[in-house]
Amino acid sequence: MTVRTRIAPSPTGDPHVGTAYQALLNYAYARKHGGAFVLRVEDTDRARSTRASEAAILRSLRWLGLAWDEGPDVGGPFAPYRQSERIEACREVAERLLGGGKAYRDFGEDAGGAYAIRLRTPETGRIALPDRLRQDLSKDWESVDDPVLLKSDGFPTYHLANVVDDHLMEITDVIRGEEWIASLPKHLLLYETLGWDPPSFWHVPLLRNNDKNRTKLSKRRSPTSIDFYRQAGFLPEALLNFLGMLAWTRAEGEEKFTLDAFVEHFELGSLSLAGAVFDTEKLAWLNGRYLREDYDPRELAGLLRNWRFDDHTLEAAAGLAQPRMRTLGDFGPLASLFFTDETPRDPDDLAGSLEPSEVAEWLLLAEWALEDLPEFTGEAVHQALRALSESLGVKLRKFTRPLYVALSGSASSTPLFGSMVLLGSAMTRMRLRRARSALGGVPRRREKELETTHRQRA
RNA sequence: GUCCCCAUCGUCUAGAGGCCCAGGACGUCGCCCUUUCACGGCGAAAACACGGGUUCGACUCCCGUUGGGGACGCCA
Repeated sequence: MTVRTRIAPSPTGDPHVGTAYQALLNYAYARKHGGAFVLRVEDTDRARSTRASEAAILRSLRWLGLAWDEGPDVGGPFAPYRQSERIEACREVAERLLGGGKAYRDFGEDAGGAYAIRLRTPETGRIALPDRLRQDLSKDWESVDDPVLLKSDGFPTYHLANVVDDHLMEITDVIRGEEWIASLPKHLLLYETLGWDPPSFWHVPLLRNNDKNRTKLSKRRSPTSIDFYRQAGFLPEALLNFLGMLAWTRAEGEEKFTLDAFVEHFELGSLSLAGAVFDTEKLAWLNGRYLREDYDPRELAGLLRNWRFDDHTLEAAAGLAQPRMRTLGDFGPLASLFFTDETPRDPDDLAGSLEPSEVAEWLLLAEWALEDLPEFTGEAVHQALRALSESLGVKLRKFTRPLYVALSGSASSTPLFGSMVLLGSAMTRMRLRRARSALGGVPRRREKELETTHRQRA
């Protein structure tokens, strides 16, 4: 049987490096075995999925050089490759299970009569969980609740969509994060009830934050957006190489390798099962090697032009700096924030005469406000930040001062909103986050409180 | 809390019972090169979580403890 693997990202946010990591493993496994690598968009969350996010994810993965053989953009024999366009199959399956008494309606607390469809799971017994990376996994049915198959909005959940689509697309190997181990019984039960052969499962360890506890990589704690790394000036081949390095190092000791070399030598079965910390220090070192070893100065200049020294960026930066320029030479210092990854963040500069802990909270709230923007435009940023300062009862001028410093390292710089837009959402939020941690951060407990009120407002 | 998973230097890893008083890489420190810095070269410090087994022999196998992570959503 031809090997078929897939990456099934959910288009609900920034392109995540964890997605890229799993895409790499799926890609490598398929290539190594002469099979096909499929990209399927798992847009089953109607409220959070966006086309913008989908486009960003596809663009990022392509930027990294992970070409898929079948997908929503390139088509293929198992089209469509967008879950929302194939919900009929899921609904049929759900109805069939309902009719056969394998599933039941759950009206929950909905008074309007809308219901979800849940799969009936056994009450007793224990199920063996086949995993190609681990030995003898199992779980008591008692600890597995009845999964929702079809939500009351008529959309399938991941559990259903995933199984149905993997079956219909003839996926042979599901290589996914180990966060799914707990859900494996539900998926296996579906395969069994439907009379389908389940694929092989490989649950790969999650990438971790470089924090004290090594929690799973999250945007709250680390830069996780592939866009961030691109904008910070990392090369796609370096990022991809780094991701590969987390899974495999060659015996000869050389850690710089191409995608092809990774495909050729990497053995999924020998993957280390401990979650690797995403260490940006090593990534930076590797990136430096690519810059030094693979490009002559002329090519490097081309890289720079592609990165930020293009006409559009230069013109936008010039426009922002212009009112503050007396000589052309003033441009360098004024616009340096657009052409650097690191900006100075001195806690005293950031807080000024204000309370550092309070400023840290402002930065956190600003970060969330910007994160929620559907469109990252000057006007949208302006409105969001003004609304936030009003809700805090702080004058906008006072509120934005620390933001300037967070962005540029200086209180006197180019206009804030325009600068944010030019820097882009991922980079802007990263700088706010770094400034926040320079200020001592926001205590976890307080962050939860703020999150609750933030959620209510949103 | 319940269930599940994991465990080699600070970090990424090599190690598939003797080759290991544990190898490489990042980071750190020192020296060299050098008009500075960086690069490069050389070197140093730095780990088998702990306790029991099994075995002639355990980093490697088994059990327990501890630690960490993940899942407990009509999110994926």
